[in-house]
Amino acid sequence: MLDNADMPEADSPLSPVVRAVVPAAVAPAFSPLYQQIKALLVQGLQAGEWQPGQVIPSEVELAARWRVSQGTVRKAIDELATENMLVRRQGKGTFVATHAEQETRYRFLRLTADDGSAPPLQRRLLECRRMRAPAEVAQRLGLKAGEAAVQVRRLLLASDGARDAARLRPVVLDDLWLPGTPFKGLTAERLEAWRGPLYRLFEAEFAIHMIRAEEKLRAVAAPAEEAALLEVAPGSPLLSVERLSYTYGDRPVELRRGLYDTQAHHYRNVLN
Amino acid sequence: MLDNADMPEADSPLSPVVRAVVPAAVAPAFSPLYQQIKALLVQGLQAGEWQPGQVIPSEVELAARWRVSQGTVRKAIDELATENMLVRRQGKGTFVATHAEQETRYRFLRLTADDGSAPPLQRRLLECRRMRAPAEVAQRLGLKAGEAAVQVRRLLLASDGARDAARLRPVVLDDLWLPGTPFKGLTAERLEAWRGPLYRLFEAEFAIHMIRAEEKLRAVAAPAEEAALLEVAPGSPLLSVERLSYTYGDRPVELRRGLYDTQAHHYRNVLN
DNA sequence: ACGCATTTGTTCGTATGTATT
DNA sequence: TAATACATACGAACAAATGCG
Repeated sequence: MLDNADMPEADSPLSPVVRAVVPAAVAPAFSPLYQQIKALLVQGLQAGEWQPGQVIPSEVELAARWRVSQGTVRKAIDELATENMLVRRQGKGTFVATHAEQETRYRFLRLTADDGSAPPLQRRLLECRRMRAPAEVAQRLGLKAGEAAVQVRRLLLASDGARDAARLRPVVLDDLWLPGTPFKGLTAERLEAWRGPLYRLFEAEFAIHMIRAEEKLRAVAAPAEEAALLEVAPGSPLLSVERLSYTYGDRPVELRRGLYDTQAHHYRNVLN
Repeated sequence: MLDNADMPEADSPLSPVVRAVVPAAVAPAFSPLYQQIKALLVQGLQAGEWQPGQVIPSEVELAARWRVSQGTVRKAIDELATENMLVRRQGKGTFVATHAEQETRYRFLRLTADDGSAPPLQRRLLECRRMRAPAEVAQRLGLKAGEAAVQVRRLLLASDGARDAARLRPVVLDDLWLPGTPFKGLTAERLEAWRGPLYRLFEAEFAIHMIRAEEKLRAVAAPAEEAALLEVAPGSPLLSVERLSYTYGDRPVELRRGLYDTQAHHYRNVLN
C-alpha cells in the first residue's frame, strides 16, 4: 500500500481503487479511479462550474484537489477530449468545448456543397412558437404529455455561386422542438437577432451545450407545403434527417427534423 | 540524457525523441517515439506480418524489440485501438481487427430496420465482371486510365417480418468497383460460394482489409432499371450512398454506389 | 478445483520536451 | 527569460482476466 506512506492524511485503510474520491452514487462505485475523475469532470461541466470556451484548472491542480496522480487526471481528460467535450491546447490549458469555434461548426452540419465550397448558409426564420409538446415529441424528449415545448421552423439558403452570387436557393428546411422549461425566453426576436451558430446561442443564453446527436436518414418525396418552401417540385426526392441531440448526462434536449435538397449538396459521413 | 546510461549499445548521442527507431523515411523523422512505433505497427499490418483475427506480440515483447518502454508501445496501441485497427482483450492479448466479428459487422452497414430488428440481410448476386475501369472510377481508385477493374452488382433483401417471414423484399442495390490487380481471381462463383461478410472475403482471399470509408449521401429519384430491381415505382425517392473505402496506407480500394429503399429502413448515424 | 504464468488494465512517481504567455 | 501548462517517455507495482497444467 504505497500511497499511505507519502499521503499521511489520506483516507487511510482503503485500497487505491476502492478509494471513494466520489462522494456517493455519481459513479458505479467500483469503477477505475480515472473513470471517477471523468465523472467528476462531467459533473462540473453539467453544473456550469466551467463555462464553454473557458479553461478548466490545470492537471496538477485537479490532481491535488481530488488527491490522485496527474497521470490519472490526464487519462480522464484524454477520454473527454476524444469525446469532444474538452479541448487540450499545449502550453495554454484545457478548455471546455464550445460551438463558437470554427472547427465545431461542421461537426453537426454534415451537408456540403458538391463543388467543395462551403460558404456559410444564410438563415431565414419562418416560425417560433410555444406550444404543448405533441405526444411523439414529448416521448422522444422525455417530457410529460402536454408539457410546454418550443417549435422552430427555419430555412437555410445557399448563395448559388455558379451563377449569381446574390441569388439565394433554399437547401434545408428545419423543424425543431425544444423542451419549454430550459428554453424559457426563446423568442423569434432572440433568434432573429442572433448572429452565429444556433447551438452557440443555446450555450450562451440557455446554458445548454449539445455534445452528441443521433440521426436517422431516409429519402422521402417532398410534400406540397415543404416543396413550396424549398422551391422544388412536389414529390421531388429529399433527404430527411431526424436528429435527437443530447447534452451533458445524455439528456435529450432537441428533436429536429430536416429536409435537405441534395441536388447540389450532399451529406458527408466518415465510417471508422 | 538518461537513456544512454542503461542502454549502452543504443544509437548514442541522440536525444530520445530523435532516436531513429525507424530506419528511414517511413515516419516524418521528427515525430514522437510512440508515433514511430505506431507507424511500425501499421507497417507490420500492411505487410501482413500479423493476419486479421490473430494476436500481435505482447506489449513487453514489442517494447523489447524496438527498445522503447512498455508505456510507449501502449500509447501507440491505444491509438490504433481507438481507430479500430487493433482490438485489446484483457488477459488474452491484442488482436488485429477483422470484419469476421459480429461487432464489426454493422460498422460499415448503417442501414437499420425501423422497428429495430436487425436480421441479417440476404444477398443476391446480379453481376460480376472484369472490365477496364471507367474514367471516373479509375480516378477515384487511383488507377491509370484503362486499367483493369472488377464490377459487382448485387441486391440485399430483407425478410418482411411483419407479414410473411418467407417473403423477401429488396432493400439495397449495390454497385461495386474494385481494382483488378489486387482482386485478381474474384469471380461470381467465388462470391456465390462465400458465406459471411463481403469484407471478410476480401481479407481472407485477397489480403485487403478495409479500415475506413467516406460516404456521400443524397436523395434521388429511382431510374427505371434500378426501380425494377428494387421493386419500387420508377421515380420513387431512394437514398443514394456513394462510398470510397480505404485500406492500411489510406489507399482507396473500393468504390461503391448503393441505392437504399428507405420505406421500412433508415440510415443511422451518430454525431460526436 | 486450485494455483501459476501471461497479458492487458490501472495507478503512481519522476524527468524532460515543447508551446504559450 | 522565467513561469506555467500540456506532451512525451521511462520505470515500477499491483489488479483483473485468461488459459493451462
